[in-house]
Amino acid sequence: MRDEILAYKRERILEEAVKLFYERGFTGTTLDDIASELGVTKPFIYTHFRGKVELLAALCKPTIELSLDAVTAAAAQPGSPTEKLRLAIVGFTKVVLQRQPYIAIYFREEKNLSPEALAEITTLRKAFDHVLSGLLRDGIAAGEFEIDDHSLAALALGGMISWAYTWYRPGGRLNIEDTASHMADLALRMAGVRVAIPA
Amino acid sequence: MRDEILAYKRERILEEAVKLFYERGFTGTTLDDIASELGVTKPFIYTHFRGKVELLAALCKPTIELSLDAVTAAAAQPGSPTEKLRLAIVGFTKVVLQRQPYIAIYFREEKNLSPEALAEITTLRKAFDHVLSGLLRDGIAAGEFEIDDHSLAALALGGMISWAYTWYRPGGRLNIEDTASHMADLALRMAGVRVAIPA
DNA sequence: ACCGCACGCTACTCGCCGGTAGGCTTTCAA
DNA sequence: TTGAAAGCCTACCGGCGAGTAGCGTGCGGT
Repeated sequence: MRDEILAYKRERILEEAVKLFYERGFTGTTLDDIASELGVTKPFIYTHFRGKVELLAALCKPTIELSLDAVTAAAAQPGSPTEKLRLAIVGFTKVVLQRQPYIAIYFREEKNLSPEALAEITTLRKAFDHVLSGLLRDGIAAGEFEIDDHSLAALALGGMISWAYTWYRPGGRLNIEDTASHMADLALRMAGVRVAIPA
Repeated sequence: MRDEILAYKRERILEEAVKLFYERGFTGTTLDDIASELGVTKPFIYTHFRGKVELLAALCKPTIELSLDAVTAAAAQPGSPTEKLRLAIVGFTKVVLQRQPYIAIYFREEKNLSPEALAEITTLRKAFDHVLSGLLRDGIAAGEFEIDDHSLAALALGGMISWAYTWYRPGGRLNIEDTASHMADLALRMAGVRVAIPA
């Protein structure tokens, strides 16, 4: 139980940190800001994290892991490349929208990560791109996709989705589920699959 | 001629600033860094700019203006919506790739802009999205595109291209011209146009 | 009831960096 | 030749914020 409380405190710190980093930026947020928002003081944070940059890494890494998991899980499903690609896009889009502030912080504050943390996360991203372009390659081999440069297409596709962190607004016109589904339609279109328009 | 020299000095400062901001981030770069890279001292910079944040705005704003110009010019051309969209995507992609570090800095350091500069640039971006989604709407009306949500498609499209700042490497496998052309193919596909694959 | 320990606070240090004051040098006009 | 002004430098200030030392306090075990 002591461990659970410890984990809860850690979680609360991260929650507040992500909110403030998202609103004010990493360097625009002081540890005192985070502490005072939590009703504690700065040394409290130091009993749970080594320092400010470790806080940043603790926000970024799990989120990138979730993204990688989403496409990996989709690729491991049974089904045609078309079905797998749809699953991958829907899954990844959901991660981006659900964890929008985390994604935003990662892309904005990448330069503030420690070299070690950056290297770990970069490895994850490479794996992500690899899985995605592998999915595209399989689809081409199966005759379902029509793409001449699957690496470039994977980057374009990943970018289209990742970018959603810049414009998505929770509570706006579209909910997460619908947006993810729309994105999947656009992605399949890009891959050269004939997709009917729901409208 | 005095004015030309003044303009040249300004330009050199910005050149060095963009390089360092790109590599080390905005807060990770000191004015002393920029000055020493130029072989001058900090007060020299202050004779040309009010301060560090003005430097940032001077980098970001013209680049976003170029992006807006690219799509506006394309929309003003004669031709079908399909042709216009291709021009718009090719033009915008070229801006992103040619001015990659500027684009990167803008998206990463947006939070460090002064409220006034941010407001001006945000207006430009709104106009950009408006022109792009207008192009899509025209194409739908003309029966050339098949899209059920042209606003969402415009965001997806803009994101796909903007994102190139994260992965494009000058001197890599693809040059700017080829990349722009590929991107235009992918974009037209997303819009529902039947595009032949060059491969 | 007492002891010890875990925990978080108060109160500090210290280095860094944006910004500035004032002087020196060079250039040009008269 | 000299007066003046432009331009850049040296030398400084002041604030801010990350990180730390050491104290007080209250809780759990005995």
